[in-house]
Amino acid sequence: MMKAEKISEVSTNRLSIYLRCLNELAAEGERMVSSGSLESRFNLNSAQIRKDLANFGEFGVRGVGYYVKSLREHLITILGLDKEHRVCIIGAGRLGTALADYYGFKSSNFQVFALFDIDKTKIGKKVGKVKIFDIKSFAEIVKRDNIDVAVIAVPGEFAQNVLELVTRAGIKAVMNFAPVPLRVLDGVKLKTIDLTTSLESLSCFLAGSNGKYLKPISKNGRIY
Amino acid sequence: MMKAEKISEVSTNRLSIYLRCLNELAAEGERMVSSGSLESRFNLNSAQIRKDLANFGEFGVRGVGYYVKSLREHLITILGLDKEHRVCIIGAGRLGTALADYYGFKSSNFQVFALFDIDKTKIGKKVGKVKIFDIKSFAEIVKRDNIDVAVIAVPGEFAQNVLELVTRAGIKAVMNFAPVPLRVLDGVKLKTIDLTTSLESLSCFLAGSNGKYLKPISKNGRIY
DNA sequence: TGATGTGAAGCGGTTCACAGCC
DNA sequence: GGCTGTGAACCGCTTCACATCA
Repeated sequence: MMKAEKISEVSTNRLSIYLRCLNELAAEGERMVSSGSLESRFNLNSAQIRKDLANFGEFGVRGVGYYVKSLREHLITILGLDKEHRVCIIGAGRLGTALADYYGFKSSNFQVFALFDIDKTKIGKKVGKVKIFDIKSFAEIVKRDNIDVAVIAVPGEFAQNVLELVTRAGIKAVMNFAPVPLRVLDGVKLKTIDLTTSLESLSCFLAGSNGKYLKPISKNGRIY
Repeated sequence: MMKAEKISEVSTNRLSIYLRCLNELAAEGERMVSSGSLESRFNLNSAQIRKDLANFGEFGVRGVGYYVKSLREHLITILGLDKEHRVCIIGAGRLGTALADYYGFKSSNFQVFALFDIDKTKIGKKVGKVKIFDIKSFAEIVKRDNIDVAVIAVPGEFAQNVLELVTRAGIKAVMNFAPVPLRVLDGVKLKTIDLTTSLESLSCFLAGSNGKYLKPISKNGRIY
């Protein structure tokens, strides 16, 4: 029997968190864990844990809890972490090279295979072990190296065009650091990380506009 | 008259987006704009725009729209972008130095004043114009330079301790790149950006576990 | 007995639709 | 007439509470 369901992104994001907790527990040699103990130890919500996991099957044993090893393996499969992913970064500026450096050394199943830029003076150089290619050869390199994840690290005004280039090359998973809203085709997953908005949200908090706010209303309802 | 209200973070985050749009319109010399035209041009939701703005006052003119210049100034004030912010980054590893470099050159009201690390071989060196200090002198430097924003870019296992150090130094706005959930005191704003979870959400999508998912149920409800 | 899995209630944010005002 | 500002309806996620089962 199969039940079709739409699982929310917040829920799958939490699976990442759960996996980290399980990694810790596994490292400590724990065999079993209950949603309640995860709640108290890692400051999570037990009902939410059970609901999130139940989206993907019945992984637990009633009256007992979850087997750490088995649940960990399930999460790895669900998150696709049992497969290698090959990443390219478009934009070899400050952020792009930083990310190449950062991800490049992470011992994980994501590996950066290529950087791309339009600037002739950068093309051919290397950042760590990663070579910078001409954006013109994008489709070719993506195909050659079987790249399946793209990171957009170009200025906002070029981001939409880059996204279309990426999509045309057949890449289905894109992480975007350009601070602009992008339109994406169905079947392509776009995750935008907006460092500017994040900083501004801190600034907003410091300015006192966030959280509890006193809305000023003059007699006629207009603000001056 | 004053009305006390709690404004959600998603709403204030959207103000950043609106400000960007207004900057574009201002650069083009537009004097007025309506929520409807913002919707069609920037792919936003007009009702949401009106609600978000109405949280902070009546900035519009019925039957007409919003004055670009005036609304832009209001948003800048609300977001606290009329004030300079001084940033420090704790952790002079790959990510920390990358961010120092990235934010350091951004022409904005955020300026990176100091990097901190525990590693003696890094202390004293410079990343661009930003010097790396001993974490032991954290409170002192923060006070000396009037730093009001901290960025945590240390490995997960140290993040909570660093957060407490930051809080004790009186900093009220913290951006965290360590992939761990942190406990924070009331009155301190913590924004966590989890690059690992973001990548894993892409991986999850590629694995087909995201979006519409077929929940497998065997006869007895157990998954094998 | 005790922890999972899950309908139901609760809650917050989004969208609708229209009153109010220029 | 037209667009803002806003109560009301709507929707989806979270939390609760308990039936279920090892």
